Amino acid sequence: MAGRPRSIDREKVLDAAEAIVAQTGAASLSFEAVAKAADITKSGVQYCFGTKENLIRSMIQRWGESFDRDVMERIGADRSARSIIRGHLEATRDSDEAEYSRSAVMMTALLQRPDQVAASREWYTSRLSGLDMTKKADRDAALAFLAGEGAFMLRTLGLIDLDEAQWNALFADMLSIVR
Amino acid sequence: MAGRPRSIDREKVLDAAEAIVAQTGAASLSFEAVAKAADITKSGVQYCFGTKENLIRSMIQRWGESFDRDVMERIGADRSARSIIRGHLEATRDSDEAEYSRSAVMMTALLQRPDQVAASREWYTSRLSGLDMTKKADRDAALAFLAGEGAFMLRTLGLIDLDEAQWNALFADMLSIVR
DNA sequence: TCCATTTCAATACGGTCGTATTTATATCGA
DNA sequence: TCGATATAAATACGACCGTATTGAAATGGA
Repeated sequence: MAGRPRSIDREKVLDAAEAIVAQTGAASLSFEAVAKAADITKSGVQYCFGTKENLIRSMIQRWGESFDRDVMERIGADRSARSIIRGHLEATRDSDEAEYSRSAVMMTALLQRPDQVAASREWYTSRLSGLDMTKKADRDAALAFLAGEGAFMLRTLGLIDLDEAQWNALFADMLSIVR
Repeated sequence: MAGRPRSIDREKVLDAAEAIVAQTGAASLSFEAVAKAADITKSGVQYCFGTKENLIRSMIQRWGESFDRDVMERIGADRSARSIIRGHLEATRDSDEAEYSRSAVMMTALLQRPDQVAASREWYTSRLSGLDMTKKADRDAALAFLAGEGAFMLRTLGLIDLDEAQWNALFADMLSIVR
């Protein structure tokens, strides 16, 4: 029993939601705002995602999977902790202006109940789980990872100003640590 | 012409606001919630701070000044960029559980319009402004600073799990870089 | 063709929020 | 004591939000 064919592209809706958060802040993320940005109706958004919590969950999930694919493509067969961190750093380094969706998504999640970030928590924790923090070499890798995250967050949030040369130089330093 | 004496403690109101953000998220920060937590009325909060934007601005300002005092106490007469970063790292390292107000305040600001962070922007930028990023030694200091910020943010946001031994070991590494 | 079904739009509703307005309370100078 | 004034509470208002409900449009099978 197939009914009316789908005319709303979920991906486009998620794009619109990300754009709203990135441009006007997570506070202004609403069904109505997303609908207007995606050029559909508020009810259409609700029909596609049900609740706002589910919309946010979808945003997180899509971005996490996307970033993971990027990381895995960069590293080869070597799936060690240090290798994954290296891929993570490279992916972060190359994230262009338009791809600030990551921080946008994080902000959105954190805006809601703090425990909403549980999904991303596993994602982040896994990055460090393979390291033995009692060993200096592994701590160095963790330090490089944390520096990359700090640089990324502070820059995407507009809290520090790094031009491209500084950005690349810093990530080159981080990558030389994990290699 | 002195009128009715003040009975509301602004500091207590700010404490309540921080606690709300830290515990239930920035989304639930409202005059009414703050009033209830501070055991006064919604109108009292409004009278003290005028607008919500001003309340948030007050939160940011108070925390920034508090953290700066902490940093300046830790470093002596040496006000070089590296010395300030060292003090910053130490202050971050010693920030106890109860003093998660920093991330709480940041989240609150970022929740509003993104340009709301302009005040904090200057604060962060000044941390790196004294460094010459073309010199490896200065980049190392910047890297340590960024690692500290990354560790702090990810931990306060509940995205990574570091026990006290790991936390202290990482900050010891960072501090050894800037010294 | 007609009905079941899926998809989405229209509309409505209860709740909360920030703020404006009005009222009450407490102090000091005259 | 009596305004004038500063402080805070009470109340009200308009806007927006998330969601529930209802209705319309488009498909396929009987």
